[in-house]
Amino acid sequence: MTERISDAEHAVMEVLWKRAPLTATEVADRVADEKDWSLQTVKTLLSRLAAKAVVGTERDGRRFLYSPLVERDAYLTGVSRNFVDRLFGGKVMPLVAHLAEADELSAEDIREIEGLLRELKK
Amino acid sequence: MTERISDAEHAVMEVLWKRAPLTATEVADRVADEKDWSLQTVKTLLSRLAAKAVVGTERDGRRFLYSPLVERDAYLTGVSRNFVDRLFGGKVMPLVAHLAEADELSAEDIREIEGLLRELKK
DNA sequence: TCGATTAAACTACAGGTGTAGTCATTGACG
DNA sequence: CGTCAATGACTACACCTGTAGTTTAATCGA
Repeated sequence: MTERISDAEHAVMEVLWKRAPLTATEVADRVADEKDWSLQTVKTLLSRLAAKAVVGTERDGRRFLYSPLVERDAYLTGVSRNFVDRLFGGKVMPLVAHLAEADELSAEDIREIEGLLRELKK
Repeated sequence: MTERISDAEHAVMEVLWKRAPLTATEVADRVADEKDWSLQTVKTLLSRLAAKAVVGTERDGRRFLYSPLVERDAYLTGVSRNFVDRLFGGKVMPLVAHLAEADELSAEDIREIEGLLRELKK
């Protein structure tokens, strides 16, 4: 059971998944591209993630270096599974069908997915 | 912008999407198949949904009849979009690829999705 | 008519979340 | 050596969520 990661925390994780370890300030700088948060906010989020053992801390003199302890892949698998289960009864087809009907799939998307599926069948 | 629907509220919505209008008690009965909630809990959820104008109420003597005001399809499109945006940069391909790699796709899923995509190309 | 039932409305309350402010420590710089 | 800037720790606080309990008003059956 991977720990629950909130939306705000997720934004922080994305930064750490791209590059780690980082100090709190570095994380805040990078998060700033996306979200308009104060340094304190980012630090709070890092603390909460550390408390949940989703990120690890390593002392570096007077400050900490933060690194993810959960892999992005594992996390995505968890939430995707949960999402598909809750909203589409665990079946991926209805999800894809839905996105398709809602015109969320471009012709290129379709080609790409077909290619992927062809690969999978081998 | 469709109003935010929480997990618990969503369970109530699923009942109403299947059949409506229903009284609070009827909704509670049907929800009971899935969740072990008291009648009061279901009523609270219905009130919150009504406050958000996600369900509509119609007086029927001393009680209310509840019906969804948001269509299931529209709702699913919204959350799916949001989900794919937040976690997969808006691209469906990585999502499908992810599920595939995580072995969440059966051979049958793959066949079904291929069929669907063939349809879409027409 | 009067108590029992039923339904809605209102109230509750702990835990999570978004978003910080403040405090205390410590290392760096002049 | 003393002051300031950086940093982590602690505190704050309102709103959302899950999960009800309590109150009140209407109704129905005896």
